[in-house]
Amino acid sequence: MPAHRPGAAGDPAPARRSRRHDPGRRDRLIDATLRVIAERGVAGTTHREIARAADVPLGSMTYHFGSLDEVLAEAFTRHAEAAAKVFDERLGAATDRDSAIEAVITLVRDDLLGSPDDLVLAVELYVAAARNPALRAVTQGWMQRSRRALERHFDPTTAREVDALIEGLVLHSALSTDPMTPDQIRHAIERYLR
Amino acid sequence: MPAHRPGAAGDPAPARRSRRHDPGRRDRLIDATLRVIAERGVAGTTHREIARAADVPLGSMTYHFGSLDEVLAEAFTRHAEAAAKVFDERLGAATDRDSAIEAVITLVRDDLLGSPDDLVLAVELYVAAARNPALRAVTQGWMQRSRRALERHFDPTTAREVDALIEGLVLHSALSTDPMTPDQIRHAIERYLR
Amino acid sequence: MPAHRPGAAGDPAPARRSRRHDPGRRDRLIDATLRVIAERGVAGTTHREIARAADVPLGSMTYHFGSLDEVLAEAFTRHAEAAAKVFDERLGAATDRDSAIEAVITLVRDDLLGSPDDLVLAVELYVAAARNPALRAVTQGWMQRSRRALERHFDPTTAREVDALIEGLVLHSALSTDPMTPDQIRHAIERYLR
Amino acid sequence: MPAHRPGAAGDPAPARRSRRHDPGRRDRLIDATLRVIAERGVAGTTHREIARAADVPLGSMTYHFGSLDEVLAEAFTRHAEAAAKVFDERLGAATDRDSAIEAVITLVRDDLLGSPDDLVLAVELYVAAARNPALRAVTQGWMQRSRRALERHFDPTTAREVDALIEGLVLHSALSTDPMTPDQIRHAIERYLR
DNA sequence: GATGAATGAGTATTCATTCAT
DNA sequence: CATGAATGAATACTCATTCAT
Repeated sequence: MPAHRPGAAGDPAPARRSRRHDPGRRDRLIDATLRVIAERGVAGTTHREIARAADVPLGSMTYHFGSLDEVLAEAFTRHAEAAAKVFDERLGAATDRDSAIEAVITLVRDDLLGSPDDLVLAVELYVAAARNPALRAVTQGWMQRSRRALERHFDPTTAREVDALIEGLVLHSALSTDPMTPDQIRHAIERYLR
Repeated sequence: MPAHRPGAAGDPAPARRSRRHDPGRRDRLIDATLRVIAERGVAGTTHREIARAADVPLGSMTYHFGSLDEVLAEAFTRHAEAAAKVFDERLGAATDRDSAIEAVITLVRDDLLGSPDDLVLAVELYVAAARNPALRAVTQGWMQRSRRALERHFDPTTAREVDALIEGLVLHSALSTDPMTPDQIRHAIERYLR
Repeated sequence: MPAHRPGAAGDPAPARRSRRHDPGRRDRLIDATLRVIAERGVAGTTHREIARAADVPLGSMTYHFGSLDEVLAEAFTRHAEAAAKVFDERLGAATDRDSAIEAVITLVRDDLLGSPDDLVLAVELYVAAARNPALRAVTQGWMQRSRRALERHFDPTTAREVDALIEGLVLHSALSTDPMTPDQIRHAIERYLR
Repeated sequence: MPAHRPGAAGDPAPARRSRRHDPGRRDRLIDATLRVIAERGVAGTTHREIARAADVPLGSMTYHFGSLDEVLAEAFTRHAEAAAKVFDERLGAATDRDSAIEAVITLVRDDLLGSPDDLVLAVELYVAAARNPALRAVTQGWMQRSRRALERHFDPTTAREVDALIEGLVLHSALSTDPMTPDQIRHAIERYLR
């Protein structure tokens, strides 16, 4: 295409350099992927949709990623990492059992139920993982990491059980038209941990 | 076409006759749908796949169902009904709090975790419901019904909480490579209910 | 189906006789066909659509007609006949050249442009005829009959020319967002015939 | 790709190379669409048929056009433009009323009735426009443009009326087994314009 | 006689991926 | 290095027609 004409000669630093070098693009594509999954589900996450969300040409997708599965795996990994980090930080900041319990409550009420997108992402990851071994590794890493974080304050059995409880509370609240109130969440967790 | 009436005499039941008349086909299609969902997920559940599973021509699908969503809704409704029935029966047979607790344990360990397909179906329904209002009604009916069953033996708050716990235990076990042992399941539930 | 049980014995004149004998049905189907063509075009006229419009079971269509083309041909024939009859009557009632001119004006303004459905039917018939010889016979019969009617008052050349003019006026008015006013119609016809 | 300019040297122009690169394909698809409409009508104009006519894979259609309606609209627009151009040119070349009348006669006899395909295209467009607003815009533009061209030589009322007459003459001739002779066409138009 | 069920061919459209430029 | 174009397989859905009851 003529519009490309790379400078006949002595063409000094063209002002509008298009996007020949765009180092953050791969990154932006992964973020866009998470947005698309949240909005349309894994089943509705296509090369086209991601490219549109990130405002890059379609061809860019397969240039940066070998396959759609690869994109999904990277996106979910990034998401899980971010979620686990919050988990770690909340519990890391707790100094005793009581403040750890408060941390768990905050975690469920604010971090998990507070951002509907994260919630959707979690459930989407669960199903996708059921059929995609690469994603299963992601969920397992995530589970393990949250369990480790809980074990800083609770014995392993309690940690595991409360982890499951958290999962159930989140899922129920996510799908119910009549989700639990913050007080009900607190009650459920305290009953288990106090 | 000679002899459409098989069985005149020593005629060993032809395996696959022309199926022009096939009562119960609609029913079989719904069952086939559940099998396909369990095997390939909602995303992999297509008209073609269901028709193949039921050994029926493709055109038959859209004759019996107005849309794929309709098929999914009917299939999940049937599944939820069956699951809720087991729930009701287990808890209906319990006579006191102690036997109710045993019923819950059996429910989780045997009925839910015992049949991996049912487990997958549950999770698939969760995600599908996140984007399909018709399915949301199914999940909600199911949730409500199990809560009612639990309320025959426990107060409403406990019923709701334990229902969430069950959900979490099932989900965690479903997705973990290192699922909880039966004893761990019993421990988690007893801790909550005793 | 058990509901059919045709009377065990001496079952005297069942009150709700369903529709076993329905002599007008074929007729109603043809009328329904014309309604469907007007509403959805020949391309959108299917067995199903006609059956729905006439509120009869789908199977009834192929019971009464050998093919969809047959239905279309009968429907268009009936329509053309009715239209030609109006044409004949209007011009038959005219006693001299002047009243014949008035008849033509009324024909275009009231009969043709007055009922949008008839107009659509005419154009639909034109295109359908372009590819269906059976329908071509219908259009030709119609054309001839209107020409004969015009020839009762005008010489053959004029009859033919004014027939074409009528066609053009109708078509233009039908497709324009800015259709001719009644006065413009009158003007165009009088210019030609006076 | 070697030698797109045939005739470099005894290179017998390979009949059908891989068409991975094929500029102008979109254009050829539009032309093919017009051919298909002329041959099989709008109702018979499918993605497949167009792709076959243009010798292009099916997937190519929906790559280049968002929907079949879009293809139809583009095709009819192109056709209307070409037809209007001829109209403009014929009338533009006329210097007085007499030569303008001759131009109209030539237009109908040669340009419109002379190419049966164009005639079919016109009628097809009419019906399609009845149900497709995008196409209605095309017909209206076309109508307006021809009226403007006529108004260069005739007063607005006459222009409008003769435009309708032309339409009717064309339509009648198109559908009749006994179409008007060139002399009859001339007679009809002269009667109106002289 | 009348009809619900059945079916195969066809429809528009989507999409992961490949490839020439 | 980056991308627009290309493509074949798949998807949901429609429908004329056939047929067993």
